Amino acid sequence: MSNLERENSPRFQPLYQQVKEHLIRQIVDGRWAPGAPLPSEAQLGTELGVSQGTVRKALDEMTAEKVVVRRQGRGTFVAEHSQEQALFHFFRLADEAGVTPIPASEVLSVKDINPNARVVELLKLSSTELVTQISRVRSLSGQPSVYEDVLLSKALFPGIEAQQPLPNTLYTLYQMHYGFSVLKARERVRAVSANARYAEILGIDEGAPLLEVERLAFTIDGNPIELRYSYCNTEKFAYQVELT
Amino acid sequence: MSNLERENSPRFQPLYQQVKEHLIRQIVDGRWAPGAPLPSEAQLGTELGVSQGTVRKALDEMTAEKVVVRRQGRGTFVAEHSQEQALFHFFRLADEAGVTPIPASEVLSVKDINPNARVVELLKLSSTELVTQISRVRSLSGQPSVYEDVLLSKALFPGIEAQQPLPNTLYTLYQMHYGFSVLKARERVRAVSANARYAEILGIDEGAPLLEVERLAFTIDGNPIELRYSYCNTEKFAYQVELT
DNA sequence: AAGTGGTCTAGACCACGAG
DNA sequence: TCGTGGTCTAGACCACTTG
Repeated sequence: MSNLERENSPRFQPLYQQVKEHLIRQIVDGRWAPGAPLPSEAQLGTELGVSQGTVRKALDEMTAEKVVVRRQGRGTFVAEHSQEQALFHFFRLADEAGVTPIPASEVLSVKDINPNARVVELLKLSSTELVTQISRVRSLSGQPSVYEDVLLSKALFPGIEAQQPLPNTLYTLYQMHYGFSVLKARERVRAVSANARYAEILGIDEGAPLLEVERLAFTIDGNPIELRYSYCNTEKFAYQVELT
Repeated sequence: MSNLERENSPRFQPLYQQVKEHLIRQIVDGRWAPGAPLPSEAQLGTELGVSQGTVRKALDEMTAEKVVVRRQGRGTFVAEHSQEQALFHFFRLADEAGVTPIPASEVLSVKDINPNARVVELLKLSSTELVTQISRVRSLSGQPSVYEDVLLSKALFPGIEAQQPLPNTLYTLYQMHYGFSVLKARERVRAVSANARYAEILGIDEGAPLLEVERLAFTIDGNPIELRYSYCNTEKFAYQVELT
């Protein structure tokens, strides 16, 4: 008999999905830290009163969603942001050959601001909350190519302005210091004209076309956690995406 | 005993992957047309000499890759491009609320051209082949918003210029008349300035920023089949993508 | 009622990694 | 050698669709 709720009349949810949600909740609640191994399939099956195959199906879905990583012969581990993973996954700029360069980052400023209506809406803030804005410029192949404003709820990321130096990939910082794992994001891309400030920072003409990327990033449990605006010079690099 | 090749010394490939490739080959070869039902899991298992569970695992992966569609109680069907599917999947423009409008299309010209080096490279053409270029303008909410050049190998799409009127979603035409199912695409997005022609067609100022989308579309068996350049006015709509 | 895919189980063996 | 995940099987029952 299962230890999980087992509805019989209207069967609300398959067992393996209950197992999956149960495991995700425990990861969110910190039972296992990022990088830590979960118990084996057999142990989890015993613990939850379901068969190993059911645990496997839950873990397979969690693998597809990048919540965990499985390695044959070693075990199942809570997903961890390595620099490379975070970059390769969310940094979409690539050269003609499809190769993503390693960006260098220089922080221009970190300050608290009053968010505008769209920021409040997207980050689901209360309208009186302060927002921390990190402005930086990222260089590709030594050339300043991206101006970026990162917007975070000050309440969720207290003291982030004191984190110096800020790492190139902020998502590893979010995970290590604030316990937030970014697994999903929604990006909205448009073409805009460079204003005087962006033009100067990126070394291009005012009015030159720039790619604006608005990224809303979500944690494992589906809450928006970061809003980011990137302004990219796409003369040498393009925003590349696979549609499947 | 399996009817499939069953290597034992070095086991080159799991059985279910062999089943998957076998089924995909048969779909490509036309054993079942788009929309047609495959045999049931049990029948396929018997036919191939593997268990139903192994067939299921193969079909599950094929479902994830959108090669087939499964419907409980009805059966497993070869994936079909409906207008809505093709649009929703590959047409990425969406308004502020994330809603994709239905584009209207007006064909400007269909003509044969000599491809440039990049077209030859991406479509893997021989350098002497002719390419058919379909130019059209697509309107969103009644406003001309996208200028588009579609490039196809004339050898693979004979007589496409005679297909009048061309449907809004070309992929349904490719599937129905030429037997090519587009399942994957790679897009490269950059910001450019509108030239005089695009500016006039889209009703914007020359030099205004436009989103250039270069799309290389692939068939079920991984061959590039279509190259497409779209120039989008992103004042009211943005190119939207989910990163997972 | 019959047939389909969806879920769940139990058990076997294989391939990999670490001690 | 042992423990892990990966593959494969066989069989049971559930849920949905159609006749």
